[in-house]
Amino acid sequence: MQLPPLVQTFVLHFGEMGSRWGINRTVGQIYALLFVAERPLNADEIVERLGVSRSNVSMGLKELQAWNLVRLQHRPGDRRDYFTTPEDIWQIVRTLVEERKKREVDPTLTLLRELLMQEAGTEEERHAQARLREMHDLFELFAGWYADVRRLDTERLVQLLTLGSKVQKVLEMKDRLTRLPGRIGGRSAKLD
Amino acid sequence: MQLPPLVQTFVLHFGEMGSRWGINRTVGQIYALLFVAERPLNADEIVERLGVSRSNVSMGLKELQAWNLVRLQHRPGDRRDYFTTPEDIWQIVRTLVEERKKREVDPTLTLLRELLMQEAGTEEERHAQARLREMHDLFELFAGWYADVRRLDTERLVQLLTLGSKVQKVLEMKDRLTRLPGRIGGRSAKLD
DNA sequence: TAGCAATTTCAGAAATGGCTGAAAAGTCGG
DNA sequence: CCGACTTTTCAGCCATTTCTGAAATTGCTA
Repeated sequence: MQLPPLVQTFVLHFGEMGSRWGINRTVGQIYALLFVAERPLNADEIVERLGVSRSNVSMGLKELQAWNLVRLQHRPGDRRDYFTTPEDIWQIVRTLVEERKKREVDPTLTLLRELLMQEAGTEEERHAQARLREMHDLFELFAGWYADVRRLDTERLVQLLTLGSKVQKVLEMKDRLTRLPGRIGGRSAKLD
Repeated sequence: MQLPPLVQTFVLHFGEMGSRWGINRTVGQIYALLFVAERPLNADEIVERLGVSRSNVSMGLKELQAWNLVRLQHRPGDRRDYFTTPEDIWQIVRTLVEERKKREVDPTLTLLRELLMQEAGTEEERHAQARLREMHDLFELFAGWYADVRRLDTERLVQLLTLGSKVQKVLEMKDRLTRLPGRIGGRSAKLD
């Protein structure tokens, strides 16, 4: 592995973290490398930096493309594919969450719904369904929240995250204010 | 595997989903089984329901205990350990998030901080650090949000999640209102 | 369409992770 | 402190995943 120590440490760590998720080590390393690279890299450059086989890199890049996590670029007069991660780290987060939801949450929700439709014969099954219902409702709640929040532009999203639980205070304030008679600031203070 | 079809389907699915995360299949299955069980189960009951070896169950339960995901109970006149998941599904969510943060986010933040302290020799390293800084700040933002939100009681948490996109409107309103001169409703309209 | 450059595929090797049975260790009542 | 019961440990086997080199494919240009 031919990398500045700082980059190498990061790449190795990211590879390990990748393993803890469903992602294999090489894929994690490729992504980490692209993330910190100052310019797009082609497959051979990745090979020499990571010291893995050409075919391994090819498969890794294919997987990252399937996840929409890398972008493909070309240079004039050069046939090779060059890869980058999005400049905007928030775009990366959005893609990551979106893809994980698609692959993990949605199928689970589908399954839970199917199981909840089934006729429960025994008491044991009836209890299991009650539990699955709890899980289903939980997932729906998160999915609904996510569907809403993903539409926020990044600035507002950051604003929201920075506020944290202080949002509660805003909500309390809203409760107080919307109970005021009349109008404020020329528009109705009600929330539609 | 000796289980009602409904339960079996869920257990198998959960086992597969477990694999996609760092969790091994058996551990996922044990957890799913305990989650839908109407009463605490001992190791041998898990063995006969899942059809895996006693030692495998023992290891799985140990791992779940390390994750604080199961609780241990005893019955009078019975030496065996009986296991359950918490009744309250929100407690499960909280534990899961807490443990994943501890194992994944915190070490990553530590590493990022270390790497950001280092002296960057080359231009390449300087650029890498700028990228790592972005990632660090992102993680810090999430960690801060989480530290804040985890303290909410479940009712308020659900309220927050249910609110969804309306949060944006509340924030817009806050923008307008906090720009108003003077006081409203007897308290400052500013947020602490 | 021949020839070259780049990428992908794939069968098998290598590595890793998971599972088991047998044995050890722990725990309790008598 | 014995004997029965329960849980844990672990060496080795098994299954799955990852990785590689070689061959096939794709796609471009002359």
